[in-house]
Amino acid sequence: MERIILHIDMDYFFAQIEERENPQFKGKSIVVGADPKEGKGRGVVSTASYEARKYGIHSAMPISKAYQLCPKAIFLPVNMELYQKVSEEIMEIVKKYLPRSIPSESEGLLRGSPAFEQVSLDEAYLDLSFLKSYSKTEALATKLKNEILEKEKLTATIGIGPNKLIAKMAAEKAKPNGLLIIKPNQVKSFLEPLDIEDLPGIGPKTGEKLRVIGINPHTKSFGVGVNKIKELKKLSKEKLAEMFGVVGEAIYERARGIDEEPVSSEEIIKSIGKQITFEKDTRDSEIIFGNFEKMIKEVHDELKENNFSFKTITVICRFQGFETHTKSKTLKELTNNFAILKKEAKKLLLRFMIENPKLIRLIGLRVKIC
DNA sequence: ATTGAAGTACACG
DNA sequence: CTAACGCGTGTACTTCAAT
Repeated sequence: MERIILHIDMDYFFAQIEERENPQFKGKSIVVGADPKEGKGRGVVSTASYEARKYGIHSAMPISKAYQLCPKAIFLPVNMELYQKVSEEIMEIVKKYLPRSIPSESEGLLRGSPAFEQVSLDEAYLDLSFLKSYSKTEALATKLKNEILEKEKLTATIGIGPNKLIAKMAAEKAKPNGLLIIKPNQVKSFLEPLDIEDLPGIGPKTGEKLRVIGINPHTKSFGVGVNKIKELKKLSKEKLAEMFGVVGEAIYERARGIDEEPVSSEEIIKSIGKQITFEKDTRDSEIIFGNFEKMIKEVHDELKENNFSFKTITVICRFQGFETHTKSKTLKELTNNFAILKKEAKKLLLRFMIENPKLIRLIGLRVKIC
């Protein structure tokens, strides 16, 4: 029983919204993210318009580097409330493309039944297996793109394939303002020429480790290394499992386009937390504990809103030089008590301050929900 | 032998 | 001074102690 899965991904989402709200920015280099502060900013880029990308600027890049690459770009702060509202409107449009009655999640576990899954503010999957044909799916995708453009004045890219993995990778290849359909018999030729890091789950570290396979440490001669998915497929499941554990086994399957993950809106929150990076590395207890108390309050408020209890408290501390550590404490039993959270969290942070004299860059607090 | 706690590493949007 | 690197969340691994 073959499925047909659609992945929709809004193009350069935050920056595109800013363009829409400020038409005079259209065609200019826009960088949405932290304040660059004349090159001294410590945040990162959230989204860059395609004009800005021509300078090498991209998401997650340190804002200081983005500023170096193009100081004349338009740097805008993140207006999350606005993006959230636009996201809600778009997701409402996307959901309309499912049949009127979606099987309720508990009974809708049937593989291939109509389903919607939002994965971030600007990405979602639809299980459209009920359409039974790729040509009908293509027509639906075109309509969906048009409706979003008409109603929201924003472009999106859609990928379609036999599973979530292929749908997502197709969208990635087709952006911006694209539509790419990969039918089951095209999966192999679609995947093989792609870089290993195009495969979701292979990040910089895993990619690097695969790349240096084949380097003989004795002769120092460089072997071929694994750069393309075609080459990755030559590694046995056992070899990948030895190198990367269970992740390696998943990589083996994915390199072959195999992915059985259901489209499902089931999403259970398992932890909530806050973290803050200081403007300058510091040992000032006023600054450190002032911010920490505020974070404790915020975390507790979020717990209360959702009626959550916690059992494990983790405090994160990043020191000058980016050296990051965590300390955690698991309580005897579940609680939602503010005083306990405050006392235990502060104890953990205090231990950091005692054990390590370095200047502090970041502090964080996270609680595991039960 | 298994489970739980603590800590680290890596990935993703 | 070839480093610059947020935030929120999830999964997996390793080590050690307790059951």
